[in-house]
Amino acid sequence: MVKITDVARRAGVSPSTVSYALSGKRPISDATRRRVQAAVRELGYRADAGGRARAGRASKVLALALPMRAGIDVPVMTRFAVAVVTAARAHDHDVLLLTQAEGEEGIGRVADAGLADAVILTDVQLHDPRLPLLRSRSLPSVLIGVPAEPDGLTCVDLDFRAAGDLCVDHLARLGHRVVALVGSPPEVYVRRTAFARRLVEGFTAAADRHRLTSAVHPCQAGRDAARTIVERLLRELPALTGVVVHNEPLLDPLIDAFEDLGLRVPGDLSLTAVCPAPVAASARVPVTSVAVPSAELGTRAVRLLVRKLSGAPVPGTTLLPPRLTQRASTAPRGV
Amino acid sequence: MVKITDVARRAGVSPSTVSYALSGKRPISDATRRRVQAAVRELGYRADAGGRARAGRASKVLALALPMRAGIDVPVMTRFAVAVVTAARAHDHDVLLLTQAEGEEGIGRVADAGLADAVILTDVQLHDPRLPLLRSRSLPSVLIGVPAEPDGLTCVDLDFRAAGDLCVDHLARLGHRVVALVGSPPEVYVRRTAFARRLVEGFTAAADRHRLTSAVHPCQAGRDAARTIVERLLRELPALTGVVVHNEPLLDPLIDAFEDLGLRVPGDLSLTAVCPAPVAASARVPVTSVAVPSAELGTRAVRLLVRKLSGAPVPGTTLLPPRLTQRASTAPRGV
DNA sequence: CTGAAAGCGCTAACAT
DNA sequence: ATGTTAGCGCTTTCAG
Repeated sequence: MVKITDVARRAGVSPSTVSYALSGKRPISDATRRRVQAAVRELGYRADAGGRARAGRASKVLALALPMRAGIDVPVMTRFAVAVVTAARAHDHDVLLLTQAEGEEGIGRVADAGLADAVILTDVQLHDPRLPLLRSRSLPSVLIGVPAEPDGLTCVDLDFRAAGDLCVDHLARLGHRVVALVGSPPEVYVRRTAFARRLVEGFTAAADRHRLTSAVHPCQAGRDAARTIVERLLRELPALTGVVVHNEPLLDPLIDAFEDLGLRVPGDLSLTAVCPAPVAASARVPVTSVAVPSAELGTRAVRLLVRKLSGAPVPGTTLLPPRLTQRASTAPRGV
Repeated sequence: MVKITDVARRAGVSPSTVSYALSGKRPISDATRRRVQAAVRELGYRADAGGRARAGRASKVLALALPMRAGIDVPVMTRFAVAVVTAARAHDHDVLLLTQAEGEEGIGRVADAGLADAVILTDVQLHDPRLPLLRSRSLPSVLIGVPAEPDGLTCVDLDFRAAGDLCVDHLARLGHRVVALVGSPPEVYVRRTAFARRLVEGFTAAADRHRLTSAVHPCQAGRDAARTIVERLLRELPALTGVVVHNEPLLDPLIDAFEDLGLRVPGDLSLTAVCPAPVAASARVPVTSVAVPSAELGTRAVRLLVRKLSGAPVPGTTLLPPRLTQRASTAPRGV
């Protein structure tokens, strides 16, 4: 392992000069800087992270808390992860992965052991048990998701309320009068997951505004669950012609179930979804959807966190406006 | 931040005693140990990772190199990640995530900066460019996947060769005489990804052994690609009745395409897959499959790595035997 | 503009 | 069985 003293010797300067030449924290003559840089290159020097962290500097590591528990959307989480790692690298940081198995514990550990400089939380609940920890340890953080009381926190998310609204609006404009939301698995709502609830609010508010008949049904994943919910929907709302789906793995099974029961999409039934764009586009019938911009959320979270670590002011809550992309699954009613 | 000297003062002992009481690296009287443990609990002490790493000890961090590039099976990778983090925590380690965007660079950085004690590589190529780096830096590692020359390396993987064989064997026993392998996207083979190639070998060898007519076709993801490959298959092999799929997102689209062209599964065509069990089970027609035990591979990789770090001997290559689970997609020919 | 030297928090040899 | 002390590699005063 090549250390700073090796570089110093090679460049014919003192270790501190090397440190300063690399950090730029004090003026260094051009000639010296060049010699140091050459030595660094030749020896392949890379500052030891432990040493740096020890001397009170940042560890250049960000922690990412990914829940990965029942009912959460794995592709969305994976996109977060990839986007976060990529963005973090672009800002010269690495990423430590925490999963829910030890979620709250993990944050305490990261903070106490100085494993990371800051943390990104995903799958934020309305009253998230991790938030008190965060405040008490004064560990810089960014949340992907917005809790009930976001004061003093930095949050990024898709505006799920507006997304629910947008879907209903689209259906209403097409003439649909009876609509249903097929939501995430019940656990998700029981946990009071913020984004899922907000989507329901937006859906309901828009349905009321347009004076539509509406219903909301959480739903497990799986073909059987899809079939069951479809049968129930048609029994309870025989005039149903518009459906919003917020449950990515259920998209194909739902379409299949409707068609098995004689309802064509979009001929008899229009369907919109809130999910990652590729999922909507590659469904059996390409689905009109509001995209969940997982990658952008991850990238933004990192950007905010890095800015925060640098001491710059950052906005409290950033809600990304939803955008609806029309595909083959929606059509005017009764055509 | 509470440090070891705080604990020492509180317990009325020296810092080194605290260190030893915690590590157990030398005998400590029961009374002292108890006082130290009490002080640790009361103060909520947690050893600073940087300090420990600095003093030449392990950082207790494992790096996980997840490629996440084109043609990679995302659910499989996600399972690896979750299993690795969970297992690592069970062994008191954390996990640093590396993605392909900076794959080889990442390993160098981790090694040089001492960011992690060891690394787990996934998506191993036959001649993987990361391997020389690994050997030269003497960074302890475990590979999930087996390269062309695994001597001196520790590898774990599903026995993909046997898996291909097993699928063909199953089809042959059911009386099928013409079989095809619908594989992963072409990039995967071009990259010489080890497991994909091994599956092809096993498939081909078994087909030859059973004197079956066989064909191998890589295939992109997506419904259009599925349709195209199915049409081509039926044109080139009109007597086709058995298909092995090694391309998880293609399962449903393939079944749809075959049925659109008048071939019922399993009535006219038997289909087996090599993919995670849940994917096979939740396809439109539950698919007879050889499970890719992603979670178990991840767990085993961590176990091996931890053992290796402790200095214990570890096996070179561990190949997990494939297990075929019969579901609804295979039936005897011509019934 | 540069060097020497003092730590950062922890562990492990070296005392006792 | 416990305390003392010397670093680990780096950054950052403090002195030139």
